[in-house]
Amino acid sequence: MTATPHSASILLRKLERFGTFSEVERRAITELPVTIRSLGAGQDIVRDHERQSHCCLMLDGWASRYQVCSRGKRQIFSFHIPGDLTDYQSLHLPANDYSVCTLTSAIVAFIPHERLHELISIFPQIAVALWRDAHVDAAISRSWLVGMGVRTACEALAHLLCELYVKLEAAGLAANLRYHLPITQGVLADALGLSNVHVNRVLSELRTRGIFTLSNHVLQIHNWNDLTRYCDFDPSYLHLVPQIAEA
Amino acid sequence: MTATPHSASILLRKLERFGTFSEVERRAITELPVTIRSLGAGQDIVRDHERQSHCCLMLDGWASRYQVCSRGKRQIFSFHIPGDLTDYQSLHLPANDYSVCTLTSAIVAFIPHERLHELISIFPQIAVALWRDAHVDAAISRSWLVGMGVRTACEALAHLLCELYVKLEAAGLAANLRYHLPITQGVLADALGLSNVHVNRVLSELRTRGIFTLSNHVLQIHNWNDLTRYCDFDPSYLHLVPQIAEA
DNA sequence: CGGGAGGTTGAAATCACTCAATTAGAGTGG
DNA sequence: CCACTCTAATTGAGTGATTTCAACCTCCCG
Repeated sequence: MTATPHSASILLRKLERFGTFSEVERRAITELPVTIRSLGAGQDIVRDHERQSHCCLMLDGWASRYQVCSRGKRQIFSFHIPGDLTDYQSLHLPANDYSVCTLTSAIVAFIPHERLHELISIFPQIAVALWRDAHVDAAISRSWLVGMGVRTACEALAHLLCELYVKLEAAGLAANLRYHLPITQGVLADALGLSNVHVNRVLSELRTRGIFTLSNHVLQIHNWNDLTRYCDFDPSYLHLVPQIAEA
Repeated sequence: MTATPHSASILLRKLERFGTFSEVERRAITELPVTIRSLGAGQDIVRDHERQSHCCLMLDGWASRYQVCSRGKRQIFSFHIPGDLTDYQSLHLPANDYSVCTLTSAIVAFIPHERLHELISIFPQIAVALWRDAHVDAAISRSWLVGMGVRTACEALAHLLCELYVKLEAAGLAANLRYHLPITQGVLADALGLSNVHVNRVLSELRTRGIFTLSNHVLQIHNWNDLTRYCDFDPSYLHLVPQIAEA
């Protein structure tokens, strides 16, 4: 564990999507005291039902919120990429209803709740940006509900991969309709409420249909418009402006 | 449309679950200027992609957030009962990703965004209570994700009915393991991602198993512990304390 | 070279859907 | 008070989607 200044600048970059800040506000965010930790893949960061004293900011790698039901099956609620706060809920509620684990090896920054509370009370603009981020998070959950409720397995998977493209692109981690997807088919299955066998079949069907190709953890989208039309993807719920470059 | 003072006291009652307020704060909430409207069943209150200037507070009746996909199927995201704010997201984001409609005839209060923004900026305790309410809302979405992803149709339906019991009880609208459920099986189906035919079969299976009885829109739970054990219901995500009276 | 995790494929079984027909109940007009 | 109508609930039969179980492959890493 080491404390490094300016690690929180990745948070600033993210929050600036949701509002413009003064120089003072910017400095307040980047100078948040953080504790950096390097974690292996598959490690829990936050555990269900526990009270937290810190919020967790992803600096590198992927993580997910999830819950394991009594029969042992896992439901993944969200994927988190660098710049994401994984558990701002813990800022306001005494206990979490989910766990958070890394999906890859990762570097995370823990920010003390007290400092975030100070930040919010002193700088209303920052509070608004956090509100917006939280609302987008909720909108993503709703989008996943649509996927499981009304979309076919193919459409749901395609829609999720669109969503990840737009998020990654906004974070500077994807371009040219291609990105690194460092998770297994089993993880996708747990997110979509499908079996890993079926995710495999769905992926090969989408490959056959020429919609995209996923191999060696690299996703290559062939045509953005075809893909979004196919799965009825409307990025407005993410409140990001995708800069789609037609390949 | 009429403006009535003190209609917002139902909002106060709800928010007081999430924090204690001073007399000044209480007054500020109850004296929010509201516009009351009486609506029939099945009317839209908020429409997808539109910008709102007011938040909608349920005074009487039920409403739901929903989205209709391109193939015409509807996914319901949440149910709202008296005391609920249906769209605080509109306070911070320029456009909604869902619509809101009444499920029964209803009375709703519209509160201007500007007044809510004032309230939040002047009274941090009220802002915290709103944060908490928003987080519980997100936790409910996650719970529905678990229902569609890992639970069987029977368990998911039973779990939803548990959730509604706890919410209604906290609002003083249910007691003695019984409540009025003023929605059709088709609405339940759209919430659970099932067909209305299957909801019907699942209901009759649960009735046969003696878990609960739903007839004439009255739900009677036979034994709370049996029910919660059956569907793996843990109410902690609602951050309410259920006062279950064993029948 | 061996082990293990993840990916792929096939076959059978299950869950839930669609389609279609029937019943029940609430409201309406004559 | 009775037909009429509409919506919701119910039931049956057949279909389709997805799961489970099992086997096998592949690749990476030690």
